[in-house]
Amino acid sequence: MTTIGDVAKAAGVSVATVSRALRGVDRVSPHTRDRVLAAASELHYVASPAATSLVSGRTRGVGVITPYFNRWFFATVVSGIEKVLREDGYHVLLCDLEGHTFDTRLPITQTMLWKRADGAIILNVPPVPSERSVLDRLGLPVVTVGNRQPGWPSVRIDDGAAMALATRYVVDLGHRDIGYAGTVPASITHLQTPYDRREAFTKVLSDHGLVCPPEWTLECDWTAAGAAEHADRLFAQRDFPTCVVAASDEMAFGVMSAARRHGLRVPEDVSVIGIDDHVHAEIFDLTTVRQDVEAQGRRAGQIMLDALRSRAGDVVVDDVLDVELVVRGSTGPPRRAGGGQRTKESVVVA
Amino acid sequence: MTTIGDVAKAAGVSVATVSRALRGVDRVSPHTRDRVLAAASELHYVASPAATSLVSGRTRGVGVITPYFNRWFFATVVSGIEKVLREDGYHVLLCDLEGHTFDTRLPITQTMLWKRADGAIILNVPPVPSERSVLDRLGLPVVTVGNRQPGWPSVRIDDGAAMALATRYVVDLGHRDIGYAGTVPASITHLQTPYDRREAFTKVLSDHGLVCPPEWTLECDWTAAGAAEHADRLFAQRDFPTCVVAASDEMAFGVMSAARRHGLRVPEDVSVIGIDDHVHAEIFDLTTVRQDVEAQGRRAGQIMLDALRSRAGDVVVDDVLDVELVVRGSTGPPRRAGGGQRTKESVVVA
DNA sequence: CTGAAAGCGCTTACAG
DNA sequence: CTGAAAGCGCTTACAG
Repeated sequence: MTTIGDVAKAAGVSVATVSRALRGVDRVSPHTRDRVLAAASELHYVASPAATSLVSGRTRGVGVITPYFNRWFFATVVSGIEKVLREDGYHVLLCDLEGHTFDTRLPITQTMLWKRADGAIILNVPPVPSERSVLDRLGLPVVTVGNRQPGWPSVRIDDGAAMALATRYVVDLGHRDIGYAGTVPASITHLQTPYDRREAFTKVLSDHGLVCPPEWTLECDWTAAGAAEHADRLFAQRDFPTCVVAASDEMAFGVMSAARRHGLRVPEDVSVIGIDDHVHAEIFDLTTVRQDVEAQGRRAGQIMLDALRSRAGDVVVDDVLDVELVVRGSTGPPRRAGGGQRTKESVVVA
Repeated sequence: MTTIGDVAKAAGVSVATVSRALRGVDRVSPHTRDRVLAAASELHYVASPAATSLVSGRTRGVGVITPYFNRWFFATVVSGIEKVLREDGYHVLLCDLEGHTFDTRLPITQTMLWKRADGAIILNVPPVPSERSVLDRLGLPVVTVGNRQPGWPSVRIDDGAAMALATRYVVDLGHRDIGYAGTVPASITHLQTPYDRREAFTKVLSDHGLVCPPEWTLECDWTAAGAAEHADRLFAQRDFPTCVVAASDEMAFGVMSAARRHGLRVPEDVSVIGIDDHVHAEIFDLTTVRQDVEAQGRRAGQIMLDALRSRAGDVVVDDVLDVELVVRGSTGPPRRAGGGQRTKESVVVA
């Protein structure tokens, strides 16, 4: 509980001088400074952030708002943000919006951020109008990751392009009967990515005169387990695709798992492709479209830092990171190139 | 930027009355209260946490100190903590100690927590003496997760018992040639779990007159990729075990992956068992010892909340959660029960 | 280079 | 039930 007054007393100077000496601003005589530093260190003095913040109006905290936090993508982004902020003495204030089900989330409130953070980084959740006005009223710099919002800088990949890359790859491999994992319930309004990826998938297919029927389209909660459950039903059907495109690697894991459970070999019987290059993608030999997730966090942190030092001016950057197709063992040409339904029996026997 | 003064003016009362009305303490006439509430809401007033904290001495924040954060176990614990704290209006201050390599971590400093948090929850890292004295000086309630420290309540599993359960299971299955994944470089002093699990493994083996030779012992960074890399070398040896016990599921994934890459079938050619019941364990059909990680976070959060309301008194609880063997498809009896080295050739041909 | 004093935005005895 | 005032621990003009 030592305060600046204790240090002043110990060093025999005024609190103003202690403040100056400790922060290294203004001129302070070397001799005085040394005395102050010694006293502060002796007393284990650390300035009260509340007092500093009250007088300076700055908190040295950045709110990180995330729809889920306990998922690889988000934890990785936060990790990147944290490392960059930390170097400049900023800390992250975690705001997890995860609700009780996949379809719901908590609202972004003024209380979360007000006078608590100097800026906010929003991961993947497009604010609804009322949230937008909360954020605007707060007057903090905002950076978004994973999607773009008018007036705010963003860091992301092009979800449509990433999905198009994956889909085109398997079409070029000769697949015509292609399933899709990763649609979400219509009630989901707090994520944009599922819609963008789905749209790009459908577009590439239709460009090739193809269509993915509803019974090959798996709606789930974007987890491996959720995808596995639905893929299980898919592979139980008499007709199923020669390839499944998953909108994320975790769902791709689920699809691969379900395939194996049905005695199908990957990629001989079914090809599977994902998006992300999840930490485990290489281990499980998954073909995917790689994005550098931690780099997105780092860049978002850097843009925030620049904004806090008002280096950025008024330029609203839209930092779109490259993605890259990573071909591994989970994809191959279809058994019978050119399409045609295969029955489950023929596969198992083959 | 509306302050309590603005609300007072709008409601025609003093700031003291606004404070009372808004916090619902003390008697305030219903009429006055309504006027204050209306004015506050109209003006979007939220009290400045810095000012509140300065005068009250409490921050309504809890520091969560974690060795890595972007790993399933830790992100899951934090998620559990966050959900419980949130319900009582507390937020989490994330303190990630991850250094540049697996062997190093950042120190816990006074600056991290001082006047910034009302308590600290420490995940899996045993503080060194200097950190212990920082923490003691801070005078905050501390709860540990994942290991036990004198004087602090803890939430954890019994690492030794969990590992013994896994090891005994595969020994009972008939395995005699057993490898181990999960030793760490001797330079690692900031984690206890690797040592406790290793010790229990060795103990069970020796109880059965068995020993795991150094060349079957995989030292790694406790990631799937790290384990895969070392397992790759293991399976390239002429003699390798009929079973690998991994100290975590993620390492088990790596081992399974390496086995498959060598044309070995799991469990026919090699059994693999882990500890955790990672989100993906079921998907990948991994036999494991289950621990409820999110529950550990929730309980730690609850103990912290109790301590902050000083409900807890002086009892230092040691909350040891049960673990449970979950048998799945990655384990089976050895090819030749009773041991005896198998050559790689014989396996591949078989 | 250094100190006295005002002020950041609240809460909490203390009066009334 | 309500208000005036002190005080939480700092920083920052303002003097000197």
